[in-house]
Amino acid sequence: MTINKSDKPGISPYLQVKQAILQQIRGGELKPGDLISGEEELALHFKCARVTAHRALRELAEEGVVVRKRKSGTRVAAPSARSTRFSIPLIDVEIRSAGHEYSYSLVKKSIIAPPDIVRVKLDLKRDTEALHIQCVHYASSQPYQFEDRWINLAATPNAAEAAFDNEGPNAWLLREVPWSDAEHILYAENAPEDRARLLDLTKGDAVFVLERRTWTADQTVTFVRLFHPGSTFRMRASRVGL
Amino acid sequence: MTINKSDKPGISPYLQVKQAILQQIRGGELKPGDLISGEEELALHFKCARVTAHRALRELAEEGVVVRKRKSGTRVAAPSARSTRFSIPLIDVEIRSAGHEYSYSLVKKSIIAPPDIVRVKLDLKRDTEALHIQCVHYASSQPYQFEDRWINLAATPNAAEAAFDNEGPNAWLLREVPWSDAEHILYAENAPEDRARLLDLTKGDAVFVLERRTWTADQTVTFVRLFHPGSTFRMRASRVGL
DNA sequence: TATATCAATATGTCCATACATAATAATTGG
DNA sequence: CCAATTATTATGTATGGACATATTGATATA
Repeated sequence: MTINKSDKPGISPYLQVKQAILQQIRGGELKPGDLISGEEELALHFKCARVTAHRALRELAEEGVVVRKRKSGTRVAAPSARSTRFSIPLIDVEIRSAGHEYSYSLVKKSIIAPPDIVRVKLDLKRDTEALHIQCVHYASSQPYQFEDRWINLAATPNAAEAAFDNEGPNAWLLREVPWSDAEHILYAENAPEDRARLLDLTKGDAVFVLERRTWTADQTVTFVRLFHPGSTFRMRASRVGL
Repeated sequence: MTINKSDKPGISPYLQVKQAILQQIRGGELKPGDLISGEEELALHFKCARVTAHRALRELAEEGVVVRKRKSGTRVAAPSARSTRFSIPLIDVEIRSAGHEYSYSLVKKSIIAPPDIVRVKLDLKRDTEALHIQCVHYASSQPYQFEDRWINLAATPNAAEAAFDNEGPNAWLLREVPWSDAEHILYAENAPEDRARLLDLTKGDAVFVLERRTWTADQTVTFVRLFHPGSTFRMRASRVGL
């Protein structure tokens, strides 16, 4: 015996529930703070199992559209809780996919004790040395990104022997330090003299900075600042519910 | 009859599976591109149902840690696919939660035909008028954000009557246009004369710009550019697996 | 009255089983 | 030998039933 499960064939029941709720929210029938029907009730209404309604609500909660609380129920989220995903691609992939030719140039490589600001970020003891790398990434001969990176040698000892002649440290790290968590900070600054020269800019020109700290389970692996010419660089994200 | 389900009591089986796989990836036992055991096999190994293993893998896929494909199986994702969630709070909430006093000042409000660049973003026909609003948000009397916003009057006709004297247009829109999807673009620029003055900066100072286009199901509702002094503004996100 | 206890309830998770779907591998026909 | 068809396989989803857990609200106790 085959059961005809949906009026709209091909669309998963849990997606139907999700869409219906989203539509009610978008349409203004459900406003922030409003209580949504419980799972049981939704299941009854949409003629599906409770787990199915549960999944719809759970995903909406993950996306920040609703807020759930035991015993209290599910409510439409306050819009302040909205968030957006920005994908941060590999620099060479990014440049090539934009139709440009990628090239790379090492500026500096040394093993020294980092300044305090960096030392704290890497969670190192005083006078501990770290690998310092500076390099520039080009898109069709135009400077696209200046990379200023510090690597914790305690976390990746073999980094000291890597040449970084033809390969950026990011690509190298991704190969050698397979996976890690990260913290990102974005801001804008006026380029100082030296940085301006490396990016083919004039001193004072706006620069978009992406700061990233990366660590594995226990150790901080690397701290990097990525500088982009403000006149051309754009960071995009589009979030479209469902 | 009670079934003892887990060795580590209190930790959900699906989380155990997820953690175990994440640990293998973090530890380097599983490298990008590597094939992960199928759901069936995982279920057997962890003594759980297939759905449970499925959920663990599905969530890892949503987070961009693994890539799944029917028939082929599940593989560790190439790190280039990583992405980060940035939360974009309401301006007044953001300022107050930082311990500052929030205040707001309307600079300009008019109904005119927007310049072509804006017109295209709002998806308007030639010579169609829109509501143009400029205002400044302050944190303890210091300019924190200059807001330059265009509102599509076809989408929200009653916006024309709103005063925006004591309330920012963002708060108003969130109340009146309950929920919407958005596209975000981030970049850095050098402040032109007028913008610098409004933000209490000097001409040429670096400014961090957040551009947002918002729409409901069918119509573009609003296009806004939010300008922040580069010297103080920071946008943060930390992604920590699990 | 203040506090501790307990019942009610909505969400959170799990399981076994079943069927659906996409993509690859094997097979067959020209 | 190539193209069209079919089988196989791993993921994707649904269901009903069950137990777990957090939180609220009512009840009983000091």
